[in-house]
Formats: sequence, C-alpha cells, structure tokens
Amino acid sequence: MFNIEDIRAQWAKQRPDIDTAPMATIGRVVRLSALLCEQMSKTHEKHGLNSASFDVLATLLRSGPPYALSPNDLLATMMVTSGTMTNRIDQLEKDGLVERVRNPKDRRSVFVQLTETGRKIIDAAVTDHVMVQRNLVEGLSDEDLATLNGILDKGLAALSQD
Amino acid sequence: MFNIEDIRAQWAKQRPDIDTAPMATIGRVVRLSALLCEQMSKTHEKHGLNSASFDVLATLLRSGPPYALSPNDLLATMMVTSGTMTNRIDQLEKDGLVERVRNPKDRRSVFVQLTETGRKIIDAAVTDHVMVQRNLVEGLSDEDLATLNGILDKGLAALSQD
DNA sequence: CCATTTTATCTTGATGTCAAGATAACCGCA
DNA sequence: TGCGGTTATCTTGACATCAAGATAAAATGG
Repeated sequence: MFNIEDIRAQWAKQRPDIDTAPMATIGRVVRLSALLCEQMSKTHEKHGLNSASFDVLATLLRSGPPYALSPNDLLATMMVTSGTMTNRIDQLEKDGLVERVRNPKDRRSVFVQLTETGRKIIDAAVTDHVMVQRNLVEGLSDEDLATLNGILDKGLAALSQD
Repeated sequence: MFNIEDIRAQWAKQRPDIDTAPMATIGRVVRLSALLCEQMSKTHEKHGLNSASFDVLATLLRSGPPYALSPNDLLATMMVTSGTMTNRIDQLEKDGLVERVRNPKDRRSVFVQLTETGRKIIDAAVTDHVMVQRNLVEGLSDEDLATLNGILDKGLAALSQD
C-alpha cells in the first residue's frame, strides 16, 4: 500500500536536511516485525490462544518437565511487568491451562505449572507455530537467514547492554 | 539477559523434532524491533509525545503544506482502526497540536491539520528522532544497512501482498 | 428523484498493558 | 530475637487499542 522509500521521498522534499538512511532500515525492521507478529498471532488464535498466552505456555513447555516456573522467572524472560504477568496467569488458570502451585520452600512465591490440558494444547500449538514460521521465511535462502542473523546480532549487541 | 540461541538449545532438548532455524531469525527481527521502538519512544516522550502521536504528527508534517490529511488517510498509512485514530486525534486536538477542519466538499469528512504549535513541536521532534535513529544503527556499516534492506525487502514482499 | 449501497467518522464495551503502590514473607545483621 | 531492607506477587487506576456497530452524508442506478 505505501512503502518506506515513498516515505523517504516525502521527507526529502519537506525536510531535505535530514538523513533518512537509518529510517529506511529501522522502518523495514519494525514493519517486518509487525507483519510477522500479525501472521503468527493468527496461528495462536487457531489454538484458542493469543500471543501473550502462547508465550507463557511455550516458555513453560521449553523449560522441560515438570513444566513449572515462577511468575518472576516468566516475566523476566518476557520483558513485561509483574501486573501483566499476574493477569496472564489468571487468564490461563481460569482456562485450566496452568495452575498455581505453592512453593513449600518460599511462601512468597508460587510455581506456574502446565496442566495436562495445557501441555497438550501448547504442544500442538508449537508444532503448528514452527511450521508457520518456516513458511514466513520461505522467501529467504539459508544464506540470507545466516547473513540476517549476523547483522541483526550486531544491532542487538549495541542495544542489549545492561 | 537471555538470548535466542539459548532458547533454541532449550527447544532442541525438549522438542528435538522441530526446526528452529526460522525462529532464530524471526526472534531476532522481533526483538530488535521491540528494542528500537523502546529507544525511539524515549525521544518522543522528551517532546511531550508518545509514539502514536508522534506518528500522526510526523505523517502530517511529511505530507507538506498545508499539513492536513483526513482521518481516513492517516489510519490507512498507520494500520490502525478508525476508533484508534479518532482517539489519537482527540488527544492531539485537546493538546492544541492539531485541529479538525471541515471539508466543504464532503461533509462526511474532516481534515486534521497541524496547528502552528503542533508544527513547531513535530519539526523539532523529527530532527531529534532522526539523530537518535542514526545512533541506533551506528554499529552497522553502510554496507550492512544496504544488505539488510535488500533481505528485509524480500521478506516484506512475501508478506505485503494485498 | 428516490431507494440502496458505499464511504467517513465516531461511539461503545472489552481487553491487555503499564506504573505505582500494597501486602506478605524472607534475609541479614545487630 | 527482632528490626530494617529486600524480594515475590498481587492490586488498582489509567490508557491505547480493537471489533462491532451507530450515524450521517455521498454516490449509484433504476
């Protein structure tokens, strides 16, 4: 519908002083990310999940048996606030996909554990999800992917320091 | 804190059947996008804006004099719903940065036009914004940026068809 | 010229998120 | 033992967004 080079052309006309080369690349990264998320989200919804709940369940699954992590562990890997995590867990618990299990060693904390239903659902959803991801990058060769990983890592390195 | 290769290693252990190569690249794109947006957002806030209002004002600015577009034009370029756009314009109007001007040719529609205050603010914010963008990509060479643009365009082409 | 369809914008109610703060339990050290 | 600081989780209120539908004006086409 509208592309980034058109936007650069507009800026060149209205604000010829500015350097739009960084914008050209950043714009592509942000746009591509949004489109990828939109597509992946459709898959999650097919399994009765949204992206947020998929993320929580997938994190539990890949942690391996007994599929239990604390809310604190979960929010640290997901870069969301504690209030957001409480809400996500509440929803998943209401749907019977996880349960809160008390931690006998520390009564402040709980474990969020996949139920059997939750494990089955996320197992299937992940299988579907990775197939969709394969399709989403099918326009790119293995070499493209490797090149992309390398350059993106350079960009990530500059931003992830802390 | 945690990186994408660690996540792949977890999956390799728990679900050795799945192909995580696409995930490795998609994960990097999405993560980098989030970090870039976070940084850019800080700049917007310095000018009393959020990312949403910056987007609207910048779109008006780059459209050139008379800095006026319809809500419909704006929401089309921004991929948000009409309700969201109504809300964004309401906020900006309340802050005196834009005003709604009736379209004499079509009484269903209005123009959203930058006020003089709004024009000054977005002009300064854009100047700042592009400098920040330059800093955000400073870890990448011009060649990296060009390579990245090329590969991202391939990915975008596959997803933007409609 | 009227009825129907389309277009442009706004309204409403639900949801997911955050920031800030509340609550409760744990820890270290006197 | 007990007190101050820290940690883990939850609560609250505000906000941006969306989907669905309401409203009003314009375009279409018999």
